[in-house]
Amino acid sequence: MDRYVEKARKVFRDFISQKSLKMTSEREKILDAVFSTHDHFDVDELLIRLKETKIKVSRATIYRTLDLLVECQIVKKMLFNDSQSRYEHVLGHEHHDHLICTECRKIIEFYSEEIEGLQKAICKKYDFQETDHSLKIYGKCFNCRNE
Amino acid sequence: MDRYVEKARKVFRDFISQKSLKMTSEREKILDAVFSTHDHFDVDELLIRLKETKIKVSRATIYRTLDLLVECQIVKKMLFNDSQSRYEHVLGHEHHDHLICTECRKIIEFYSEEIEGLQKAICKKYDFQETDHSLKIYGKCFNCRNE
DNA sequence: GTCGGTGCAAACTATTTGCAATCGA
DNA sequence: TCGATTGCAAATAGTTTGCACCGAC
Repeated sequence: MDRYVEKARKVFRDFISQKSLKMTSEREKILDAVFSTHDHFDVDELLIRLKETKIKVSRATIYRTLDLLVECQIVKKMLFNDSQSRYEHVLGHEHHDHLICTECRKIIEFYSEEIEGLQKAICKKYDFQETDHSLKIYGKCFNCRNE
Repeated sequence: MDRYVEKARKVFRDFISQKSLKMTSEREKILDAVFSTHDHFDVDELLIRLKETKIKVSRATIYRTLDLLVECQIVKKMLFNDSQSRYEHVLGHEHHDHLICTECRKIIEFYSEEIEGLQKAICKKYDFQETDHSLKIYGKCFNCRNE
């Protein structure tokens, strides 16, 4: 797993230098925090995670850095049915879709080769050039339906 | 197609009276406007549509009424990858998924029995009780990829 | 007449932006 | 050095809410 942080750091550094931007300690700390768990997170959660390690980064910098991480495809931004954006890191975390429990907010990841294939067929049919997709199934998870 | 507005009106009236709410002219006008096209719309577009017919309804009332229409399942609320909510009416408009062109913002609807079936299988596998799902494919539509 | 509904303006939430001070290449 | 970055606070965008007045049942 740790190798993914390493890989992400490299991708990010290359991206930064290629764009003549600068690698700052804030950006490094945010990248580390993003990789510190495998979970989906929102900006508040990331801030809390950083505060726990006594690292101070402003909210604005987090937004700005996440945009960069999304741009170089280390992080994926996603919207569920609530108002704020959620993110997840991509490296070591291949494409997958989500089951979202509307009771406990738990998110279960799944992947289906067959669904992916059918989606490709749909795109072909409509002469549509896919760049990304998201499949979300909302409902009650195992625990919540048995309560 | 007009029969759907009729059906929607009935569903809405029943819902309203069952909950001891009141049917107001604002609510009727909003319902009509929602059914006046088959398209996806956001709150601003609905306001413009209403203004064109010289009907004045406040933005707040639109939000409040749309919530009711969503609650009685005449309208579906959906989020694409931008910040505001979009809506579509459901009656006469069976379940479908979306191809979204990120260039021209066009939305193409599609439906795949096979994908639906596979989704059901996924839910079974995870013992997940689905209430709703959304599949969105982002990319370039036919017109935009040929420019 | 009694609630519920409406419009308005203010409040709220998530996010973005302008700016002066600061920092990295 | 010099332009990029940061934090702060103010600005925005979309949506929600409190309240006085209005209207449906």
